[in-house]
Amino acid sequence: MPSQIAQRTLAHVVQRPAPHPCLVGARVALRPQCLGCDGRPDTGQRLLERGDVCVMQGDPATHLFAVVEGFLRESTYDADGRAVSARIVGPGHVLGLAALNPTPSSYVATIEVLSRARVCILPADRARAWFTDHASFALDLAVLAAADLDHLRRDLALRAQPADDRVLALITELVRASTSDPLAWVRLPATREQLGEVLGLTLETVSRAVQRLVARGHLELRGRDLRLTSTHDATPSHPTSRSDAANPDKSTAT
Amino acid sequence: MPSQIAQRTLAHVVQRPAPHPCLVGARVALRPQCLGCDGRPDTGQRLLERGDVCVMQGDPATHLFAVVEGFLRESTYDADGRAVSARIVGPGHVLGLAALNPTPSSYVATIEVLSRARVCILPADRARAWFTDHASFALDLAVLAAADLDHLRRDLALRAQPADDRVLALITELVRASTSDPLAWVRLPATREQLGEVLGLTLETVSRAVQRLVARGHLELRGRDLRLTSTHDATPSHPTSRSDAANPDKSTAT
DNA sequence: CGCGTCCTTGATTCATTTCAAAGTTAGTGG
DNA sequence: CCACTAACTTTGAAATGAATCAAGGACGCG
Repeated sequence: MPSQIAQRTLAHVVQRPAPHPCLVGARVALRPQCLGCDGRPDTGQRLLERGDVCVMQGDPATHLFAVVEGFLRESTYDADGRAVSARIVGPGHVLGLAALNPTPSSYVATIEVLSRARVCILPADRARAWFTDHASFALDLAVLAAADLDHLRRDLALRAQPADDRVLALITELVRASTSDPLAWVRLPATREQLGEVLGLTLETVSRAVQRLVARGHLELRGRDLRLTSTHDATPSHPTSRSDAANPDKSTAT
Repeated sequence: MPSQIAQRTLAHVVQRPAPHPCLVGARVALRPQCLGCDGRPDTGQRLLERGDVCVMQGDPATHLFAVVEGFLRESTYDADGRAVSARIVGPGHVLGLAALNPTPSSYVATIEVLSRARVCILPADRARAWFTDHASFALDLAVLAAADLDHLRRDLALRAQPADDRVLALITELVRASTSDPLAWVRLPATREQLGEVLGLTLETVSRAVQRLVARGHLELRGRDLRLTSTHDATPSHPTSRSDAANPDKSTAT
């Protein structure tokens, strides 16, 4: 039964609370320490403050970043320095995968801290060595990347919808990722402008959309804090049924 | 020196001709046969015709698809059956990564054949077993997925630009992926409507954009064939320089 | 040669951007 | 504690790019 799109996440954050105390470790082990880490290892984690920049678009890619806590924004800028695409990532995410590439490459996005965050920073060569010795974790990482890919695709799909829907979807994600209670009052970790960059809208449009959502009763606003008023899923659905298929069989491949 | 965005590709197709005769095998070995395969293995490849559908959005994910030759379109549909996002993939691509997920999952996109294609179809469990025994290939796959991710991000970025630019960028990619001579006459493997789905535009807008490009001398049209008139890269560039960075050091991570 | 599919072109409508100007909020230092 | 400021948000009016609706025209298959 086809409803894989149901699960709404913040740029790939698993929202069902993982048993593992570290959301990264729950999904993939990036180094030996991960296997027994409780989310606060003795070594290797950095505490970052709002506004810190982890990497800049164009820097040579040398490190992986695993988000343990807090929110970062990964954005791409064009020649004029305008943000042309962005996503907000929360706990559980691994950024900077470009660094794994055996041929030297550069980061394609700038990573910036939105709200106080704890991040594991990990040299690419060490990660590569670790994965080479531990095949199943490398596979986990590939699966993780594939999930990111799907999510990004969903984001792309969202762009076909009107501004209001997109804003509501993003806010819902952010709220879910920051608190367990979906109806709690929260302060978003991003400004209207940053939300706009993620959604491909201008700050004014985001503001107007928020106002419309308030007017329609989807949202409550109190200063810079906000609250969702319902737990509706706004979840899209499926394909049109089509016929013929080149259906796979028990073959093998390259 | 920061210009990783320079390399324009068709949804992640490597355009520099790989030494390996199979563009998939050149990037990742998906099964033992890959190691010695010349692009036409004795077993496991399927020849698909235009219009064939490999998988439908929502089907349980059980197989991986590796594109050896030809073009496929991977698209997502919304509840009304409208295409909300799509990409065109050519030789070298591995689709259906969702199948690698150890917990049963479904495909999030429909994969359809655009032009006669040879595709290796590979059961997920077999792939998983193979990768578990061959760590470095799993890592290759993760790198591949990461590259896809970057490309998708670039596509997302493209959406911030006007229709004409996007159409030109896509056509340039398609031309490069289909012939070695960037100035040759080619027949695009997609209709205006399909291009529109990839770009998030309507068929009319694509048509008008093409006409404008012809008028401005970027393109020549002859019936349904077309030709680029220059090899300009239309390549975007970089960030605004910023200062402080949480610069990585020799730490480790989870 | 005729029909289905694909492409072009025009007129109109609409959502979003842009430009511009206030209005809020929260943090700072006197 | 208050004034002051910088950053952020709201709101308005006009401009704009793309979608939509609608009609013709070209290609290519059988």
